[in-house]
Amino acid sequence: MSGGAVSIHWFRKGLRLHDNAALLAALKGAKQVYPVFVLDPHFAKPEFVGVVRYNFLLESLRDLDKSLRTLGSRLYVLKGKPLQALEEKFKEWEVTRLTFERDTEPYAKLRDTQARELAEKHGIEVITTVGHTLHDPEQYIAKAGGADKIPLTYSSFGTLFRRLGKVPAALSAPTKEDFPQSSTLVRTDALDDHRFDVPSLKDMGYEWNDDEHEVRFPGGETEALERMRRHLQRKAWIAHFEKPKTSPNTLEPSTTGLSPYLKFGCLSPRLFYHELARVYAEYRDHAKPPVSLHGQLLWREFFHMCGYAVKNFDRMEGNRICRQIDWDTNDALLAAWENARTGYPWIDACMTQLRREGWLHHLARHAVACFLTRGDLYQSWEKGAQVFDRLLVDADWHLNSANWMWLSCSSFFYQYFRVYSPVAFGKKTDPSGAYIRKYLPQLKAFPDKYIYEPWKAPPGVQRSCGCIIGKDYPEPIVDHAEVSAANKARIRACYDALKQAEKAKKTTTKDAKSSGGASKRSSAQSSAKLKKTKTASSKR
DNA sequence: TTGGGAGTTGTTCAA
DNA sequence: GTTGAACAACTCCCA
Repeated sequence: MSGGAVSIHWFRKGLRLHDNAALLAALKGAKQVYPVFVLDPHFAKPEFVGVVRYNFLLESLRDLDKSLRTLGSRLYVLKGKPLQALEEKFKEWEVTRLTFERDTEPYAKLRDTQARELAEKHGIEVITTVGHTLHDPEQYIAKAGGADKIPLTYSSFGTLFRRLGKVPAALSAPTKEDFPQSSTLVRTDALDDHRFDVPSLKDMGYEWNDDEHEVRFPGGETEALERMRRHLQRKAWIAHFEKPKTSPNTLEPSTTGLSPYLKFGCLSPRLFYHELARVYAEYRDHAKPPVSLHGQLLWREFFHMCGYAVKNFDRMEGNRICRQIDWDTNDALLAAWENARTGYPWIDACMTQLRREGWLHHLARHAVACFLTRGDLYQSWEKGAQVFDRLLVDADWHLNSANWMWLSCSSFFYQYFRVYSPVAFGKKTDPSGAYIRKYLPQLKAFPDKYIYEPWKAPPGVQRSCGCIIGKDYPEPIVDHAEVSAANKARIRACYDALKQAEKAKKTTTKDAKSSGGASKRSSAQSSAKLKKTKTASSKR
């Protein structure tokens, strides 16, 4: 038997050929390489991953397959539980090496640990690399001095980021020559085996309805690179981009729209980072973090680090950085929000865009998240995060949890008295309500004066617009002025209670300290007690 | 230990 | 149209 490895490169995120260290590791000295994607039934559920995102995934796989075929290879799509599917191929293909990019989501971490153990049991070499973030999340934690010492503000994260040094360069995509040449291949039959083709949405149990959904972001690395290059050509725009100055309700995205590609790894964050740096180098007055495009990548980095370091990051309970707030549970309110029936056109238009396109401008996400939680409906951020996680084409576990905690004043941000108005906020950038008219056509005929508050239109106006409020479009589900004031008071009470508890704990710690010294307890015992108290108090 | 400064992206109203 | 202050007062971080 001739030498050389038989590799599986396991794609999960990182659906790209450029800047793919794990793929390059699979190719190195290999006589045969199987680029594999496993369609895990864990994710293939419409109630868990919405059709827009699943479609994006399949398009990305198709693009990957196409690119690999130009290099004399292909993508092997397997179906089923990843461990089972892989083990089958380990044996059948006589695999000697498994490579993949590290993934820091809880489900992925467990899956990958098990996959590594399984591979090693079969005597297979396992190589993993880091490529989903600019730096390895482990490095941030190590540099900070432990998971419980990570910075929890953006500016202190910035210091940590700089301490890690330069962002590694993006690697080039492999060429045809990097792939095993056909003469060395052990087997070629699988190259044309249609069982490994990318399935259709229908094959995966999804229904696509053109009336309900729209592809705003075609999946794949090819599209990702094209989009990035297209934006980079507008150098002045790139250089002076400031996120808070972009509008949440333009009919075309006012931002780069690269988030879905970063989520699936169709675009390398390192490549984007260095490409931006090249443009910045030409402009002395370029924008800076946190508002610049570099700043956006740093936010992503910051939240990835937090999600990696903090246990139960996607929940309130057992999450040391999340404030415990007495959210209400009202399924009717939650459903009205989710289904765009709050009676506030700005909120409902946003939710319609989310359901239809799987995407919303960042500030629109703020508006609807604030509305669901501390602003109006006082429902738990976890519920909202679950809806976003299902519907967003760019849903990222770390960013989603972090942003929901932010908007609900559960962590990172605490100025609960700053509430987005479901009427005024959208008006600032779209006074005539073109955005609302697009997503809520039933309100199309309302004059500008009433488009954000149609319930204020006199009955005659409603009749002439062909839309009676309370019949053709809902009445406002809550009175914003009333509930937002009440909610502020509730959050304030929660904060106060937490402050009191904190105070009490501090006193206890003090007492423990002084009595510990007096009674000459063993140092190990007292330090254990102190540590425990510290952990408890940091839970807030 | 404590106080001051900073914090990507609020709203309303007056000048 | 833009700017600034008042609203009420949050936390984290660092010196």
